[in-house]
Amino acid sequence: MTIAKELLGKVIVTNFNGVQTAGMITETEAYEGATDKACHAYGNRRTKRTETMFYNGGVAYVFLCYGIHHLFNVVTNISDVPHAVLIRAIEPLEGLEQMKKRRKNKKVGATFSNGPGTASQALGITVKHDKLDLTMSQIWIEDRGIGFSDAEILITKRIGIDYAEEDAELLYRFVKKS
DNA sequence: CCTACGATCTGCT
DNA sequence: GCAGATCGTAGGG
Repeated sequence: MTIAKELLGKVIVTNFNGVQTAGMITETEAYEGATDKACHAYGNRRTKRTETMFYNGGVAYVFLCYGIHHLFNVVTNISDVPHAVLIRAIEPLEGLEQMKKRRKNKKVGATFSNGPGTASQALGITVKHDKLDLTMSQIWIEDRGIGFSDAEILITKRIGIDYAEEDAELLYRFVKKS
């Protein structure tokens, strides 16, 4: 939970086949595993897909949503505790040209990488990168000394999880004010 | 085995 | 503003 907040301002970097792209994290959501109805691993539901969340922290959890979008998460807790932080939005920093190609030449603007699907698409992350160790070669997170005070962070309910009943009200979403 | 549906985005009406 | 896209997974038969 606090990790989701701390991730704001961190820089996520991907390097596939020598092509490097990077973006600053501007929006995250926390998913508290077994006790969180919005989480895939609610009630310690452990399946092929959610298996990744039970890994030790520091791996990528990527899954397909609506058959189209690849959503990128960071596993944050110890082994067998399925907590994760969803990266909902980034601000492009490096590899703009490459990101534009991936986003089919969409011009950089408000909707360029401001959603879970578009952010991972811009960074070139797909389900192939599920279970990838974030300390290894292709994807990692850098601390470039950027951090935000509470005054610069907006805390709200999470998005798109209305089915989670009372847990849909939890204030687990952290957004950098623009 | 088979069916329903989702942590969403885009394009068109 | 809204419906369609599109497919892996979960859960029931």
